[in-house]
Amino acid sequence: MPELPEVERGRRLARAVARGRTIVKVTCARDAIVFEGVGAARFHRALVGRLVVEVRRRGKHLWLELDRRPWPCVHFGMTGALRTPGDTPLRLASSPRQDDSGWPPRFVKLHLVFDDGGELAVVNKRRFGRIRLRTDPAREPPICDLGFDPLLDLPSPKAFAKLLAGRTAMIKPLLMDQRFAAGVGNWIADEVLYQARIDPRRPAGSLSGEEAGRLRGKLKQIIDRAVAVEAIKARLPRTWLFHRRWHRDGAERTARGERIERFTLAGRTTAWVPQVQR
DNA sequence: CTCAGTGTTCAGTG
DNA sequence: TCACTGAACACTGA
Repeated sequence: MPELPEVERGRRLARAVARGRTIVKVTCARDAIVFEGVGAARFHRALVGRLVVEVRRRGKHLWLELDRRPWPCVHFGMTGALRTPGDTPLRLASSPRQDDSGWPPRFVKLHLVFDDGGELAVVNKRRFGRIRLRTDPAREPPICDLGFDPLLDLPSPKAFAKLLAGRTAMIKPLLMDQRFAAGVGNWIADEVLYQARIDPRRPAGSLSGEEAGRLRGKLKQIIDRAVAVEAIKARLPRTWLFHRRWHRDGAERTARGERIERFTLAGRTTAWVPQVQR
């Protein structure tokens, strides 16, 4: 569930299921990579019998606030998700089809059962995700190293312009740098730059005040919208670049008929529209 | 068989 | 320090 909107969706799901409930059963997959070598015993000790006070998110990180520390923190990598019985799993644009609606789901890394019978599962098809224990997540790495979160603490237009000033980094890699903006990934960065009409290779510090304002505005608008539709891609406006960026076959054009081009920037495929992005 | 992918991190280079 | 590139990580599906 990688980018901010999907993780926020997961937070709301987890909040609905777990807040005010006590964890009665914990099952950890045998996976030293995802758990960074921390054994199941430690997770049991930390979680069983605990009350879930709140579910928090910052950027792409999610954690449960319990009545006793430490707290479990989850990062979903490229293919992780949060599931509960009877939910509708998010369909990834890059991996269509395949029936993932069963319970228990496949690739479960952490499974929690609550005192009211509710269940929550962290699933991950691959192993780029991480599940950790932290005493004070917001004040410890990796969460304390994150930049602003566009949903929680988006800077004012003035402060945003100041963040860009003097920086020589290209604007797209900067947007995706979690120390700058927490939660922005590849498709959101491309979408924001397309809608703000800015060339992804522009040095961040070269943006005019007006361009910086436009960029900030689109960042907010696009993330707000994606969160509002629960990160369900089919509910995002049809004019968005997102829907067309992976149409590899034939003419790649936006809903407005503009030609979409692709190149690699900072190791990631970048879709953009030269005709409108300057 | 090969390649790229909603992501992050580390080594090497300038 | 900043910032870029490429590779590594792991594994599936086109």
